[in-house]
Amino acid sequence: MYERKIIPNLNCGLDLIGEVLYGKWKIRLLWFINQGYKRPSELQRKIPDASRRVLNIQLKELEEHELVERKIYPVIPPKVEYSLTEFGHTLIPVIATLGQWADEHEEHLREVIIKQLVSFDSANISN
Amino acid sequence: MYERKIIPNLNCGLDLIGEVLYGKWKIRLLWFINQGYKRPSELQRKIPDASRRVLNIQLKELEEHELVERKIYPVIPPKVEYSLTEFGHTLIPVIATLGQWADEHEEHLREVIIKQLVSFDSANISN
DNA sequence: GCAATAGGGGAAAAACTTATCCCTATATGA
DNA sequence: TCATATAGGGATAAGTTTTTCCCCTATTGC
Repeated sequence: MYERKIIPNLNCGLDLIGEVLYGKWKIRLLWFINQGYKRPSELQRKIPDASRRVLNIQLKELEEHELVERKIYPVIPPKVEYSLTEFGHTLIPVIATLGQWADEHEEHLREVIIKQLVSFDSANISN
Repeated sequence: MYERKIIPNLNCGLDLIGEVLYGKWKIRLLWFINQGYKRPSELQRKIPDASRRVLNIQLKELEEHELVERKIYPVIPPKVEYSLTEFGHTLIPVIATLGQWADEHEEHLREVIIKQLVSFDSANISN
């Protein structure tokens, strides 16, 4: 496990959000769990770009932050199901707002992101 | 400048949000610029935990993503002012929603974050 | 015996982000 | 003359996250 060397600031609300939501896949995990994809293997199939390992790690952090709950069924092969806690549920409208904004501006977003990626590439070629 | 080695996915809305908003200080920068703190030095005073360097870098990215505009006044000492673009403005309600959620759950957030930090520490001591 | 299934973790490497330090330039004020 | 303010960039170091690879559990079915 990685040991943090810098103690995080927890002064303002945005610091706190950073601690619980700053992870490449966390918002997606919450979103898909809310949609009913509860088992780790389902979530991994929904998010194929993430490695299995990092999904496990981020799910564990979400659990430690009490946003999700993990139920283990004592069967073979093992079965695990995640679900949102009450606290986790309060985040859903917030994530929905984020998603809605992205959907509304999807084209423009894609455009500016690609433009920036390309300008970066050409800057590198010219050197 | 750092050269990306992995091309990002831009499939869904959450991917796109990640590209423009995934940076430790970006949401704060947008927020403070919206509140009228326009000059780099003002922003640096508002966000003392960030290094000057990284604020410059993230402001530049926000500019490239057309969320903010940068006006340079040709005076000595130099004067620069950032402002939200129309596109950037559309993000403000979204950020407000995030901030509101964090404020409403500030105590609980602080609690679970600290609990996790402490459990991590003790796990390390016992080894 | 062996593969498949399902969930998970350790170790190390790679990728990426952020911090630190030092440099540019000019005018103002002590 | 020298520090201060103002904005910024390059190089490098440090920190953090994510990926990759390999390992483990236990049963079922071939």
